[in-house]
Amino acid sequence: MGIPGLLPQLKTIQKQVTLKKYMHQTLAIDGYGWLHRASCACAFELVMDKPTNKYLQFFIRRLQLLKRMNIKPYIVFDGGSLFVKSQTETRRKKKRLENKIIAKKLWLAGDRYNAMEYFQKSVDVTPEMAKCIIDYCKTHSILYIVAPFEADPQMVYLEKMGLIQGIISEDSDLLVFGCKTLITKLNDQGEALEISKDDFSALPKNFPLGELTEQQFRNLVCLAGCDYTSGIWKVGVITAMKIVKQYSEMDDILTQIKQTEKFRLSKTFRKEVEFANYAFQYQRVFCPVANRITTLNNIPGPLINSHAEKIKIMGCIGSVVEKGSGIRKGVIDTKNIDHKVHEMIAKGELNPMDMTSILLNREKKIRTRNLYKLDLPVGEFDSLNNKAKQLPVDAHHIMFKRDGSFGNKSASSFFLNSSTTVTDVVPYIV
DNA sequence: TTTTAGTGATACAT
DNA sequence: TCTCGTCACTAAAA
Repeated sequence: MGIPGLLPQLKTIQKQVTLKKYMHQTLAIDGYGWLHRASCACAFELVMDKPTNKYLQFFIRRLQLLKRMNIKPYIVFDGGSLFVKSQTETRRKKKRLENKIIAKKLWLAGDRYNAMEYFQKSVDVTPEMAKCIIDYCKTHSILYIVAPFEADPQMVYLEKMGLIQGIISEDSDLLVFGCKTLITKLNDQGEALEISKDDFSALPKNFPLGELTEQQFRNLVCLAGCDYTSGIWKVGVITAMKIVKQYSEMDDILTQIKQTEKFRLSKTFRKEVEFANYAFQYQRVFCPVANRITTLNNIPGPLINSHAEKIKIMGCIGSVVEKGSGIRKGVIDTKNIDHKVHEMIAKGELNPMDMTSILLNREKKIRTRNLYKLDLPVGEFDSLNNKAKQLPVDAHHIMFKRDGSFGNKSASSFFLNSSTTVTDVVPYIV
């Protein structure tokens, strides 16, 4: 993740801090980062589809830590995936599946200890887990938002808008997106390292990041390798810095590299760089003030004059739901975007992956399914209450399906008026 | 020396 | 039907 080898080069400007420094401030939190760390503790349960509250407990502990310091958290979750990263994601998914098979094999063979290692490698952090945290945030008045796509640009946008004063994350990509105050390596004692963009000018001569323009910085990470480019073989951040200082334009860099026999360029590299520049600068974010979808930075007018260019950009910054048709595509004109749908995604009501289905809390979903499996009598199921309603509604309502059709009576009347048991219906918590 | 890429150990929890 | 590992150490190349 992020830029390999970038953080070590910033060692000299990393400030050892405690959370006390941010007292009375609002800090953005990379929700996925915390979810991922927390999921190690309950990898078995997550992979085997068993209920667990351990990852929520991890959040609760950390949120209490912030509360003691009088810090207001603003949790930011990742949303949908970008088309440009689809190949990386299918590769990871395949790897997770392989690890899952190994984990189950080891577990069945009785090698519990080694099985855990592979269970942890096969955990899949899902939006449903995020929803579990979101439900906690709602009942405890904690700020949160689900980004339309990646959390990184969303957090930087909140910083630009002055809604937060710093970002808690382990991802060095944030600096490329333009983050001003990055807080990394936060531990349970409230100690962390702070990296400020303002301190770039104080970096040593061999890595003068302060002398680079934002565009040169983006070129640097593209050469060294980032989330959107595979980089160039034998080029790390130091070599990339030398190259960028010598030729500031990417076109010059590429023609120069092609002439030398020193480095080998992949066929797709030029395209990767182009895509990366779009993703870093113009990715879709949600503005919680205006309640509308926007972009991290404004897309320059001349860039989107041609239709072909338009299509290309949309794959990099994320496609949105069109107003009226409800179809997901690369809408340019903000007037034609269904902002209401995207507001529901931002609030965690709709699944950010498909942008249509209701986002369910993982633990509630599993509890309900377990009720179904347990073959409980009607009376006990009734205690969960409730009236079934048309989509979308808030949590705690139940929809149920029988003979392939949705019922819309109250659950109690449905069960009391028939001899149905829970095994006959498929309950959904909506 | 400097820089890059690969390897192995390692993981959570009150 | 559904989203990210990392650190310290070492060999090897420049």
